[in-house]
Amino acid sequence: MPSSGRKFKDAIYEQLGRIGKAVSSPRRLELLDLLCQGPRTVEALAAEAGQSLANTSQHLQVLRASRLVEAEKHGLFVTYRLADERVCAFFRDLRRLAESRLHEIQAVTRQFLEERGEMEPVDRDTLISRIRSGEVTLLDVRPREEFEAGHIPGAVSVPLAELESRLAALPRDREVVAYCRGPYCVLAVQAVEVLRAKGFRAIRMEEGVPDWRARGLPVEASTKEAQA
Amino acid sequence: MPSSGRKFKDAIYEQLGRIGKAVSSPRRLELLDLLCQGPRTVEALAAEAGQSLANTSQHLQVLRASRLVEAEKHGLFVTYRLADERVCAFFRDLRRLAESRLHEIQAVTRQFLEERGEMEPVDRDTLISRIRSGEVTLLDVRPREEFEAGHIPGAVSVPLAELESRLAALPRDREVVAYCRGPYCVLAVQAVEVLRAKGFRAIRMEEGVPDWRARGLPVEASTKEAQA
DNA sequence: AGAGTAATCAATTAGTCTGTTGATTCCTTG
DNA sequence: CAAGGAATCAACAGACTAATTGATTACTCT
Repeated sequence: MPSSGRKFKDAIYEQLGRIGKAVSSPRRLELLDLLCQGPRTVEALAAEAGQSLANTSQHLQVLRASRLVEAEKHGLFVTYRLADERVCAFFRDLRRLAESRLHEIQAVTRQFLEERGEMEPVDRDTLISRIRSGEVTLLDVRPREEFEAGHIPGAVSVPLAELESRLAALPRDREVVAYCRGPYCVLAVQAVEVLRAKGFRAIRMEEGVPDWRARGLPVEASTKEAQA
Repeated sequence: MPSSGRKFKDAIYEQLGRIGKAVSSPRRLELLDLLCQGPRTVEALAAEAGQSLANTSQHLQVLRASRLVEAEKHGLFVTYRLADERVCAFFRDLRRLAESRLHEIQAVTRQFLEERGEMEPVDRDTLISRIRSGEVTLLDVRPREEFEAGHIPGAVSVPLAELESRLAALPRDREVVAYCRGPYCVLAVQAVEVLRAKGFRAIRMEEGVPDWRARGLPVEASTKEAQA
């Protein structure tokens, strides 16, 4: 009787460990973070993460074996997506736990932002209400695909690569707020650098779409297919 | 500029990976689960988990390196505890994600319970309100230490080992509800088996103290020292 | 001081994980 | 049906991990 309990427990903790293993590799965490933005092909994920195709494919298979993501083949391409929105929620739980327990994260982030003069103290709630009231120009600087999979209502899609060429279309009399994937995505930081250099009043919002959604705020999608 | 972003991201995901690594081992998950019940010495944890002292000590050090737990030396004994109640919350998040994504967990659990005729459908909310109104006898069958670190108000501490010898003190005209550490702890299941064999009307509550607390319900501690 | 005990350390073994490379499969398109 | 590209597979080297064993440290108590 005590040993049959042991067998049961071993089986249970082994299962819990499957989830833990999935999120024990930095590469896989990066892939999961990307997938929180919406479905992507293996190729696109590999490019974003700066990894080889084969390696990315293997990591994605590990994630699939732990049932955190699902794959679907469309013609030549395989599209991976989160199996469930709870996976994204879990990723955020993990991220927040790491933020609260590992001061290294704050240290690394602070240093990164200081290096590019981005030490804004910005009150988040105020910023969010200004965005919702439409009194600022809101830029979504992620790749268009991700914008289409889900974005903040009122945002304009200006992928970072296109930013310089589209500056003329932006009103100069309003503050510009740029956002991207979330607090550890560098796109918005880079966008703000460009904008300020060109004379715009620009700030970055840390929150990405998953954070926005987690606050219970509305999210818009452009295509029928999108939204896991 | 793209590569400096890469360095930053690598550093961040490596940190997130520290949390993931900590929860990637079944043994460590079991230790974390135990620590959610309250602080324990290395020896006690090793005994509960059925592992060698040295191995347990090493796993605890891994958990400490990831800042999920803290250790404090008192005389000959080292007491480990969760570094933060958020760690327990995170463990529950992980457990719930595993439950929702890995049907193996339900399969294993169902089989285990069926083997001991424990296929009660019990409506949880009703059960909880009956417990709160005091119309059932509530037994906490965990080791006394854990009861003292925090228990459900109104519960009586009857560690499983003492159950047989204390049956006489239990009222026979009321239903008995037994609880232990949580849904994957076997103590309450075993207690119910004993109670039923002796003619009591007994059922098991899946929720443990952490689940109870997570519902926002009150928890009582017996000693000053307890409660991480 | 010396015995005794909780915990850790050190060293070892077997096993697992990561990332690379090159071959292979599967599908589309001309 | 052949060419070409997306993704996976297979095999490998190097690094890391888990559990065991025996030695060592750190503390208490007599």
